[in-house]
Amino acid sequence: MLSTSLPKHCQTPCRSPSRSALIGNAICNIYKTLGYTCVGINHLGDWGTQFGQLIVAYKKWGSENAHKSYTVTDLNNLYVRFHQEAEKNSGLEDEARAWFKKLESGDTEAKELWQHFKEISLKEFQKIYDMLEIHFDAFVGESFYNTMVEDTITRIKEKGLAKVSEQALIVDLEPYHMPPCLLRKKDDSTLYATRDIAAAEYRKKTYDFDKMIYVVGSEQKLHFNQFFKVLELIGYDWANRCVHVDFGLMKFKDGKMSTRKGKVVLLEDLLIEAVERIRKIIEGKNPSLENKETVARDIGIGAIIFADLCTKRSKDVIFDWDEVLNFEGETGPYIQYTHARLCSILRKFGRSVTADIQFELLKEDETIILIKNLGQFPSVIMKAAEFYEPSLICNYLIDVCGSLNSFYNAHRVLSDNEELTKARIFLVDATRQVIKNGLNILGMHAPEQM
RNA sequence: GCGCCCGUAGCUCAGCUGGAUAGAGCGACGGUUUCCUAAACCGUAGGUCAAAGGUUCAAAUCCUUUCGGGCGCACCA
Repeated sequence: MLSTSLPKHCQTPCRSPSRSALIGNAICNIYKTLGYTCVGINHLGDWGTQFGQLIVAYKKWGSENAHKSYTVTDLNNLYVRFHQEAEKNSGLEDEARAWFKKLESGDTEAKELWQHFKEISLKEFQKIYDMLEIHFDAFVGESFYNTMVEDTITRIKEKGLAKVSEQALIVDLEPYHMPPCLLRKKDDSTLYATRDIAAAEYRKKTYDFDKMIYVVGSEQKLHFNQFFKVLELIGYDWANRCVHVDFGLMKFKDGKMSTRKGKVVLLEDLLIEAVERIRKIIEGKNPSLENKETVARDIGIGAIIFADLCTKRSKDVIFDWDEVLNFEGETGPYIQYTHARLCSILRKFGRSVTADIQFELLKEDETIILIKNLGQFPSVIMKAAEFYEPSLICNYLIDVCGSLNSFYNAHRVLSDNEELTKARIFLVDATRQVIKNGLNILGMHAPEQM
């Protein structure tokens, strides 16, 4: 089992690519919970014409700054400027393609610049992954497969699938009502489809996966359909075990986000803002709390993660600061708060929880609803796995917390009635466990106090 | 033009492998703290489930068409 996400390189980490990592991470955890071995691969977009574009931009407008001090923002600006200028001057695109061709054929200058740009953005990505605490088992970029592309193309040719059309090397997919899959441009350099095919072959050999899951935006649907079809045509019996788990776009009210146009929300800014607001709320509600810093981080970042995962992934998401930074109602903090309350009761109870209780004491409406809810946890996880849908876990946790809070409000857990207390504390502990496990699957912490 | 996704209360969404009066949250209004954290709970108001046909004992849910929005459709990823 293997899950991949695909952050485009040479760009500032913004909201949109983070969805891929967050969804991929959650799906990975869901399958692990069910007992599968899951390898999370970060498929870095570190190759391709975009680097040609960056090199052109750098040489034209970037060289006045010593490139040692370049930041991702600088790279981003160059990238944006390239696309602005390219609209007026189409010759720039040709220059970029030429530079990528040089890069692919091993040109020293191109390679040095590429290496440098790559390091800058990789560092930036790592910073975000550290904040989100997303772990990948491997960081393997497209460039890694560059050496294998030749063999892959040879294999495809041997199968008689490749042909030349308009000077490019393609696999004709006309019979399947799809545009052709491009393997080589007319200047002989490769495209991402070529590298994806090579990568798939490599992964099959290396991991022998049961299933390969690509967590990538829905705008690439056609690409995956094409490339999976090519795998099938080559004759790989595992072609139908590759799935594209797509998700909707991240947009602003007035249009889509675009790295090329510089219209993005920086994830780092958002995370910092969320943590800052939580810190203030803690100061107001629970100033004597220990580990304030850690808790603020767990909740602030958790709020962003939850907000990203809680709607069905196929929907486009309209980004709205006020909405993401609202911490009441159906939000991450609400779940974590519920969890903290339960921990608080258990602390106050002070003894170990035992299962030798009188179950017939758990009989009020609110109690029964909660118990029934808890019982659904395993089937919810299975359904989430079946549909590659972390939002099911989010909705479920909202449900459980709603039931718990109604129960909490209507019935006192700790009382003089020893047997009733034991029974209810057992239920409290079970609920606590379900919430904690659920949050962990989503990639969130469950602080015991907040 | 072709393909895929979306269209459910003012807003954000759940429900959609068919089943009883369509559910939450936010926002609005009104309540609840001598009591385990009020980041909570309870109540009120608010919906011809985009529209029209069809299948069915039964449709928000399945099929067809239309409308509206998004995305994609050969040398970007």
